[in-house]
Amino acid sequence: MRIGEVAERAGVSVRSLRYYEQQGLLESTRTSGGQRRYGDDAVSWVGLIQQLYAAGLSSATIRELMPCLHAGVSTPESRDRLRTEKTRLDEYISGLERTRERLEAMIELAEAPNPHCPVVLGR
Amino acid sequence: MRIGEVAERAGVSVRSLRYYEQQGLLESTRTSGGQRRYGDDAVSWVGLIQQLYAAGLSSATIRELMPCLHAGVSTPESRDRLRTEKTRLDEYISGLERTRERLEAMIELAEAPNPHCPVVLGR
DNA sequence: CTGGATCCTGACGTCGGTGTCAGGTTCTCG
DNA sequence: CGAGAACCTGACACCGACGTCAGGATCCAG
Repeated sequence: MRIGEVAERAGVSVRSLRYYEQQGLLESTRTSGGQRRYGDDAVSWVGLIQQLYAAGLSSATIRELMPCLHAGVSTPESRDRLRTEKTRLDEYISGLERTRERLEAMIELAEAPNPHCPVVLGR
Repeated sequence: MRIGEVAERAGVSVRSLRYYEQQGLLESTRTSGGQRRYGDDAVSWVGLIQQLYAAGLSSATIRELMPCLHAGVSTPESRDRLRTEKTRLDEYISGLERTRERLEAMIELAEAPNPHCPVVLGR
């Protein structure tokens, strides 16, 4: 598959795919002329990368995990990394859920006829 | 309260407080010499701002909501904004929860003795 | 074999929240 | 009143994922 097709199917830009490769997150073979060719699983890999980005992992962290993800090679370090990131994500989600509750409270107050809105006290 | 004290209590930098004011998110009075003075509720406001930042709202969005949050003045627009942001946050949290499940699956695979780890297929 | 579509590298730009530095003013305590 | 701590504005730097442009090479259908 050529890079443009991967980009379209995965819903990302060509630029991003080159960036992922530069960061060591995505592999490709090259034609004799130097153009990238991808296997069918590339689209799924890109999806995973995007998902991990969205969860706040950095390129460097994802790269450290790639051997584990890619070949099932897990070291004590990679397992630690995984657990650390999961813990971080857990806490992050918890915080967001508190924010969501707060947003809900704000909506209720905003929709109530009562004009008093001491949002800031509800810390 | 002086700016340094607010910063310390709220756990943010002085720079950030000045930035929030520049963005119209945080009010202060000024001494005759031009230094900022804050009320006791400033710390709570900063907490709210940080929380909304963490939930992915931009300065501009938070600013639009300030009249509602601050004085309980809610317009149809601000209610729309609130609902839009809550919906966005809901979807974002849902995505993160899927990522969390995936991370959990990855951890299980990494800790299993079975070296086969087709993470990417579990899309 | 050719021309238009696609791809290549390298480089600089962007955005948003914040760090940091310079050079100067204000506050507060003894 | 003096000195040191705290504050002021303005400006530039940074990070990370990606946009965008230039100038050129490659690919493939006809």
